[in-house]
Amino acid sequence: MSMQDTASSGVALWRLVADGIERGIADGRFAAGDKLPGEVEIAETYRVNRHTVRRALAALAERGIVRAERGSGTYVEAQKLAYPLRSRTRFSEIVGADGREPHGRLIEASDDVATRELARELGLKAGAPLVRIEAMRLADRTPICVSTTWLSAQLFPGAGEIFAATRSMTKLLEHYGVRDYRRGATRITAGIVDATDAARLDLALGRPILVVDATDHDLDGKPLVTKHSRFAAERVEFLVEP
Amino acid sequence: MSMQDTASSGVALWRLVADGIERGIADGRFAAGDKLPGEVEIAETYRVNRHTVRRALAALAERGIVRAERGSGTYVEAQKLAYPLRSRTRFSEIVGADGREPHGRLIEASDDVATRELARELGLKAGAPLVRIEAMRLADRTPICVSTTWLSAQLFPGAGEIFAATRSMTKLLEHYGVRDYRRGATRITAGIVDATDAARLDLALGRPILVVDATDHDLDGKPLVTKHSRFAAERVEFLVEP
DNA sequence: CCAAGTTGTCTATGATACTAGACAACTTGA
DNA sequence: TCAAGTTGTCTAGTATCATAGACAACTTGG
Repeated sequence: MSMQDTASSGVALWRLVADGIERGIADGRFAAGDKLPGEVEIAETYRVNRHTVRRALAALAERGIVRAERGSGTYVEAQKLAYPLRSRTRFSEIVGADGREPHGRLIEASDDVATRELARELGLKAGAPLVRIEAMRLADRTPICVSTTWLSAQLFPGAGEIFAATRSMTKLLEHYGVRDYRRGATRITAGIVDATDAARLDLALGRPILVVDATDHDLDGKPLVTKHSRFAAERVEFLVEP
Repeated sequence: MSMQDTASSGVALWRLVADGIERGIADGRFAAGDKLPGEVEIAETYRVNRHTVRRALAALAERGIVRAERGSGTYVEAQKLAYPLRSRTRFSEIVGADGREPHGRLIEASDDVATRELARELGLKAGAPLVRIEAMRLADRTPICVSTTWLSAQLFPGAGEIFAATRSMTKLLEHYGVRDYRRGATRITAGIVDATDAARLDLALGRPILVVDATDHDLDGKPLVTKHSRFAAERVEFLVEP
């Protein structure tokens, strides 16, 4: 590798090395507890100066993904949360199943107005009044995702306050008499985190995120809420079952 | 924004601006054909020098996402391929449905040996002989994904040559008498492209990719092939149906 | 204890990223 | 025609990135 490569990509070399190592961990090439190759060896495989490797490892260490031991080596620490995308998906259940403590946090609730797209998703007319809830979900103390959720302000008046009190979308819907609901069509793509979400998710700028758009329906198929969620890609892995 | 931010993230400022604009396009904030805000305005919103914005726009223009017109403005060009993740998924059908021409390309076929994980996926013993096929899929002339596919060398002897001739996994399986097959459990996450895949996908280093791991089964549930695919996130959007 | 291998720290140098300011070239609408 | 707004191009200065080399501090295994 050379500076030429990074000039055209806008990503620092050490960052590419860090991403490569991180992917090796995600792939299972390096398991939790394993010792990574030495700095000199990594430098050779990536054709990079050892200082550049050190910077990459320092970044990974700061994020708690590896741990360096002087004189001995650098060791792997972490792994991802398995997040099944079933028709009936509840964040708290998924996190609980991983042996961790789920948390919800309200960032902001505000009034909004339906764009054409939001109206279509929710079965409303463009311009209809909505409640917009910006929320965050954590496993133990680790931020997993931030979501923007929209609900009809007419069907769910005062939804913002209810969510603030319950910090759970399931309980919010229960409060309005919705016993059960199902996830509808879901769109998934990836992108790069923006500055606002980076701060919320405690992610470095430039990290990848999984972007999920979905609408939940009641058992009659009537749309209830539509969501735009951004997941820290380094902390989760979606499971789609056949 | 400041250099401080980029120092800790390892991503150039212009890259963050470019990613932000690209996300705006993906989100629909800027539709195809729309005029973007002026360079000065973008510079103000990102709190960045106008030259930095120009560099971001130049990068987007080079990738064919926007087009600058001197004296007038900068305009949006592109959009993503919708990729449904159904139980019965065929690349050629998806691309055809988008009005584009699907292509397959063999990068490399070689013999391999099952790791513990591969063996579990394929229902074989660790160390069993495998055929490993590295292939690429395109829509028109645009690379969409690269996949590494593993098959049992005993069940599918000479699979590499067959794929080279047919350039289709469906036809390869037909050749061995498999009439139909289904996608099994699928794992999706996001990451940053590595140098090899970047070259194959014609992506800049540091771009996000969607990483998909899946195993296909025959109608009796017997595993046939297991795949590790990397999609250019900027060119596709997965659709998961309930 | 010793040798080999590891991470940690220092100095130095050239290339690049970002900022700042100024002006040219062009388009659009009044 | 003219003014306002747009993209295109140039010059500079400062901070950061990446490389290179040397050595210290520490761990491990023989």
